[in-house]
Amino acid sequence: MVTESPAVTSAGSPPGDHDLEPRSTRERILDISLDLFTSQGYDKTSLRQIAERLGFSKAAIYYHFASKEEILLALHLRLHEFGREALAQLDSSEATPEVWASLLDRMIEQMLSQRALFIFHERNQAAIENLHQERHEADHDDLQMRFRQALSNRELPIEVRVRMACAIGAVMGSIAFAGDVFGDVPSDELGAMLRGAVGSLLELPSS
Amino acid sequence: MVTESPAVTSAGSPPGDHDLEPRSTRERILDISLDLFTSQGYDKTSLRQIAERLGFSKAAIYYHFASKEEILLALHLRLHEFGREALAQLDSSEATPEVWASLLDRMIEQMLSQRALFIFHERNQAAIENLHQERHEADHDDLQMRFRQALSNRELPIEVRVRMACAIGAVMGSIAFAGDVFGDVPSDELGAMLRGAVGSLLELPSS
DNA sequence: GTCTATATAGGGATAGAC
DNA sequence: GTCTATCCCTATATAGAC
Repeated sequence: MVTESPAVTSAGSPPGDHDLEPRSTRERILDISLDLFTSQGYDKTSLRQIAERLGFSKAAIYYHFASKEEILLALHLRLHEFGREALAQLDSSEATPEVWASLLDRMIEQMLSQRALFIFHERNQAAIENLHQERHEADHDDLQMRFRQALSNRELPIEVRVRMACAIGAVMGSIAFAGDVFGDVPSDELGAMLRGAVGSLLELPSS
Repeated sequence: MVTESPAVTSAGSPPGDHDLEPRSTRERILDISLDLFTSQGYDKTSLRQIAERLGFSKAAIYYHFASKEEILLALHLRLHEFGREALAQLDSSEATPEVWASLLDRMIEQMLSQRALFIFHERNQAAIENLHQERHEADHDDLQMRFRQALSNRELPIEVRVRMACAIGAVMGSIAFAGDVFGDVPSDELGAMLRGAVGSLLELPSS
């Protein structure tokens, strides 16, 4: 699959310039794909299905995206935007529990405003990881990678690192694992509770 | 897909009786599949690949499993065994924070002794959920479903339910999300830390 | 930009020899 | 129990008309 793409347009810019129209077909494709990929999974979703919902035919999609994988990538990058500042924070300072807490603090807002995107991401981990193995932009750009990296930092005691892992797990779990269980809870309330939970996890008696 | 299977052998018992041999081909197929499904994802793994590793041909697998999905199911059921007692506990009593804590207490041991299985499960959520939608044994048997059900219980205050979700997220995240980051930490140590984290999350000041 | 038609391949599954 | 050979379907992707 994907034997060799000679000139990858990276973020998936189509041949022509449709950057002019604010929310055009390209965005619609992404929205529909997000929906289908989340409910059925990436692999079980065919381009035909996507085209069906769009109202036009399969081949039309290829005008906007070079391949099915490009759609997945574009969606992944959408999510990625939200991780940019978090990454910056991880770059500038060591990942102490304090930094971690403020990092999660920001993330909670973003996750809550983009639940669908996170759930999609969680449910399609396998597909997305395959993407990373094929391209190589992943290594230091990817959020998850960077988190793992931070958690691997031997300079921090293992107790602290595990707590940090728990904190991120608690946040992601409450959104992704729980699915729509808390769907009716207002975001700011849920956010406050999650911040509280993170606080409980990271306030170590030893510090 | 899977138009209608007239007589599903449920757990996937093969035509003949090979229950005699202790760890035969069937188990080897599962072991190899677990490995491949985890690293590449279910959909990207072909039966040919599995057969290759086994040392014999694709068609031979069909003697042991009626379909590729049966392999996935069998693997899912492996994991499921570990959730049985947890389910029993959820049945017998209301899911209070105390019950939840002791439930997670058990789960932590099991997850740590079966990390590979849990990681496989997490990375292939989409595929497994598709399985659930096709068959119908899922509804009240599935672990994840039951957890969500418990988290939906309106009789508990939302703060408590969110904390419970955080607790399970913390545990699963530290094992699945973190991947092999804590692979070198002895299970009993890691277990102790996770139990500590669960404790911090579930001990609410209000109680 | 969107369509139809078509090329192509890969993978799941079956039949039947050994 | 394992193998070979083969069927068949689906899905990606391309070519070219409109």
